[in-house]
Amino acid sequence: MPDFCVRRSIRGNYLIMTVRVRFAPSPTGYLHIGSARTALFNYLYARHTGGRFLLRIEDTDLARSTDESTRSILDGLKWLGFAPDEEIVFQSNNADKHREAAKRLLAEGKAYRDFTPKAEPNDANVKEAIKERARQQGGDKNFRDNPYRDLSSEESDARAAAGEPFAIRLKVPAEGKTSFEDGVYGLQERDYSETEDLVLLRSDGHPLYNLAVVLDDIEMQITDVIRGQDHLTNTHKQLLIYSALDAEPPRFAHLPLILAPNKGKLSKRKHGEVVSMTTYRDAGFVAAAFRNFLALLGWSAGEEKEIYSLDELIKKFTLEGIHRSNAVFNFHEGDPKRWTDDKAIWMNAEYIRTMSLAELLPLVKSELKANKLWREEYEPDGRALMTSISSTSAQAFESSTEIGDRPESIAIDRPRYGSHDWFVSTVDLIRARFFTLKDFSTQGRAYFSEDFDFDPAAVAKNLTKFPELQEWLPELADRFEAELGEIGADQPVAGNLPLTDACCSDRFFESNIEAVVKAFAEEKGTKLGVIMNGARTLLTGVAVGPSMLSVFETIGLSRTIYRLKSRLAWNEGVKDPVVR
RNA sequence: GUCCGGUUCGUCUAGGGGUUAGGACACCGCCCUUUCACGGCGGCAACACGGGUUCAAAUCCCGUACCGGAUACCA
Repeated sequence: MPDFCVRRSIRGNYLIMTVRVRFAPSPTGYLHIGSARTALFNYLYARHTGGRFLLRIEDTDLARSTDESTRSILDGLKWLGFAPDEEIVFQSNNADKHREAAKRLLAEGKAYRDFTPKAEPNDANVKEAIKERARQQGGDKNFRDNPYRDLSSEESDARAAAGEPFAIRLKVPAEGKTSFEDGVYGLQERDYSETEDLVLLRSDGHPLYNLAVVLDDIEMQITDVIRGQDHLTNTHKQLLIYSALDAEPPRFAHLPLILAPNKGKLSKRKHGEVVSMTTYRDAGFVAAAFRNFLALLGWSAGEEKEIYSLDELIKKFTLEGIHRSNAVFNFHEGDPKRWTDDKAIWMNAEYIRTMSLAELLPLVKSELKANKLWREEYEPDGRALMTSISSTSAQAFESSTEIGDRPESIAIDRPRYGSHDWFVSTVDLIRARFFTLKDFSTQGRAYFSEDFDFDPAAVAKNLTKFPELQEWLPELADRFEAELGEIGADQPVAGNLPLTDACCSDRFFESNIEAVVKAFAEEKGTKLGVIMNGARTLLTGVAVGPSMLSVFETIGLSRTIYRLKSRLAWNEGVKDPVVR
């Protein structure tokens, strides 16, 4: 007995079925933003109702489906965190069952053989051709005038036996209408006269989409179909198939579409990478942030809150909160700084600066790893990058409970340079200004490597403009060494600076640094900012960043000295003169 | 063409008979400040149009316009 009969009797007895939804992409490209949101809403609905979230790959169109696309879709879903609760169903594996069902309907007289020769589609512009044909038919088309519709079964069988090719079409009743209560759009009705006798099986024996979907949804015991609004007319067709199959249809909910900035359709072909999920993953988006952004595109909990954890989304998600109007994905074509929706970028930054470090750290780690900036010492149980730590400070760090014993000028809770704790506090320090995870390896590169670039704009603004700094900054380095260097320790700054001696002073911390820099600026009769920003550029390569006092301390004394004395930035400024 | 759906700041949206039409992003200004952010304060900015119903319409009804979707031996 087919599944749908079982389901029907269960429903008839008012037994509560657990919700089963599916996300059913066709593998003809990467996972794009619209599909991703559909997956999200299905996932949220399943979790909200305590149901199951399934995945089905609709690969019945062999010509267009690719394994690469399937992989890309799976990657996207994995990144977003939507793992299916059951094994993935590949629709093409069920083709035999689909054919079987079509033949059954034929035998039952609910479908018929159509011997009309297959029209060769002018593949170039199928969509346009179909539209044009429909336009010409106008309002007075008659979907029931197929000459083969009422062919006697004897003749039909005979022609088939003779080897004449045929498609199998569903016999849609002449009078009546399909109707269903949509979870989002409410009551939907469509007169049969608007629905053609749809093809179930192609003349080459391939089952078609609508048949396959219905059969698979029945077999997978799907209770709720949540999909794009572009499927609204398919739903009416599918209802007809459910009815022919004598099966109970699931509930349906259609989602508004996501449009391009010109309010046109968002297409993979036209808009390319900006709509692909893997683009966002690769651009350093936090999956949770993008998920959050996606959730707000076409859905709202009816409150002013905008930042939702996954758990909160699950708790608050309802079909009632879904809109009926389409949303615009407002990216800015050709603007590298605003290449995607402003709000998505903002939300990602918001996540980066507010999410827990426990969640952020692994993301930063993989970003650094990918750029060869990661060091094992940053692991929680890794050793600090300091071999010659003084006994005083080592003790201070390890037993910070005895604060009273230590002289005031020694930083007692400063993490050892290059240690896990240093890594954590550095990430925490610099994340406030970052928009994507990429920033940790680009803008933030100087914190993790000696090999970083100088932003020409920063050099121009903070260095070239004040030629005196060429002398002053190395002088400041000497001052640091003299006044805040390790007393008695001999730590020469080598040209090829080993990271292991990058911090060799217990006195190189904010308040001490501030005193030195302030005195230095006063002595030179210049504004503090000139010194600070010049140093910022030399130390980090960029013009923006945290308070310089924190930067000095985080970079550490040795590297500060080294970088302040480096001619790299200055030389670059010379060899790259302003073009007239 | 026909069928279906939609229309609140530039964008995402709240509001569903009585609101100074609220929030967020973006943008602008001020404050904070060694830079840039963050943060704080403030500003700009919307009910597509026309008819009805009603004491009262962004909200309900009808029409128009515009936008979108569908229309296939694609999915």
